[in-house]
Amino acid sequence: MSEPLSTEPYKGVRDFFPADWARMTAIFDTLRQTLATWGYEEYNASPLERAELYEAKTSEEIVGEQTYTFTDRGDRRVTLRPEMTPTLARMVAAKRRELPFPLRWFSIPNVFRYERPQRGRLREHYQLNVDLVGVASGEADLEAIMLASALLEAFGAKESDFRIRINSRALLTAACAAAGLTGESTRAYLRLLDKKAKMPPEEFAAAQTAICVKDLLTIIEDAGSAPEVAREKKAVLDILEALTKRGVANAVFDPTLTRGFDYYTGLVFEIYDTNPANPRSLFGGGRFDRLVALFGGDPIPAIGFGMGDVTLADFLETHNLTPKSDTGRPQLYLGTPTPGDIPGAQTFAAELRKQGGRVFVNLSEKSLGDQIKDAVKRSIPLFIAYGANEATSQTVRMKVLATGEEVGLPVSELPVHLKAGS
RNA sequence: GCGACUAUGGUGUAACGGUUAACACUCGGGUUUGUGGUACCCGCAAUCAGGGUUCGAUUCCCUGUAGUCGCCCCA
Repeated sequence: MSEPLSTEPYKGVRDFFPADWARMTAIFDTLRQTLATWGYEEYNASPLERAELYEAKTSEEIVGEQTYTFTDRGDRRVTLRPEMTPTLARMVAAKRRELPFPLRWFSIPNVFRYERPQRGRLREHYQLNVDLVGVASGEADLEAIMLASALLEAFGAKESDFRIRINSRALLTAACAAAGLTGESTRAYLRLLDKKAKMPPEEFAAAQTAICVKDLLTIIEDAGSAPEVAREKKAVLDILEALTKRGVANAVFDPTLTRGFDYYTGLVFEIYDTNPANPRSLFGGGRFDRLVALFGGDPIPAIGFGMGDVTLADFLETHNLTPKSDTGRPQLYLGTPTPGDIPGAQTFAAELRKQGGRVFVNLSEKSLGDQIKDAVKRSIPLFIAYGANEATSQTVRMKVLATGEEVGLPVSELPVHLKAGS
């Protein structure tokens, strides 16, 4: 005999048993409802994409080492999407002449990265993507940040639970140019900057000197000597000021924030958990004004952000904000005194379902006592035995399992009780 | 890609270089064939794989595999 098959899911991915999936959908539903009130529409696409979609702009490391890429039977190079933004850009570009801009779109795709799984990081996760396409002004930047904030607040998070850091890729690029950096060293410098907070100051200083003689942060600080830098810095500070005016008090300017993707062009932002127990980046996004133009035509400006389900769930957990989930469980267990009563019970159940009842019909040959145990185990709140007596008399005894209380009532009144959800 | 730690029934734990690997939960059956939750009884079920040390290894050592946690990177 061969080895039995493993029941473990594939490395780094999860099974969602009904209770797990109920928790996920409860979170998704909160997101969907909030996004709907902001006028955002949901879209979707296949997880399979042409490999070249990611080769232009995502980031070298992700494309080279962290994608699931294979060749299909028709010799096409295929990638399991590692992120949604290129797909969005592709879809927008495909229908650019007919779509009503600005677009306010969102999606909750599963995305894949071939990485070493560890805390808060898996090989497949669900990631809310929210995008506002077709508006270049700071007004769109403001909406994106305020919406990001509103999503967390929809779960009951307070402003003090998280902090928003903002920066500008355009500002960083201008500063690099002012420092005389070339394309390659610009990239190296940005990577270093991203790590600054994690390294000792001396180490950062040493690494910095290796790339560049001037200190970029000083250039940004002074700004006066380079008009380009001054202009971009003012743009970021204007956004910050506008946020404050609109009542967002937890945003700060952070010139070391860079974000990983190469396609960002302007504003970038990141939301941080302020809980000392979990002080990490929750999610973020930025402006990608040149991505749609990769598919031809004029550039279409866009800003968006992505929020992973694992980090969001952790955040909600640590702040005790996980939403209550409706598991879709049946409300009523229809027991059958004898197996011969099952067809009649099914017919009766069909009637109740037409009126909206969520009904579970026993199919086992267990005794009624065992059927009640079964109902308790399944967390079904109501129990009715439906056999020959009930069919004839058209009255039932409804048992409330939590209290043991029993009510006799004509079957015509039953749907009222089910609607009440008692 | 690098490093550390861990590996015992379905789950969570226990134990010992030496008879039958223990306990709890879960699961199945029963006391209880038209009405549950308590209680009691019975039952199913495990030392990750391979090699080494040893009279003897689940225990000690090595390798592999898997998992967890860090680094890298990122969500």
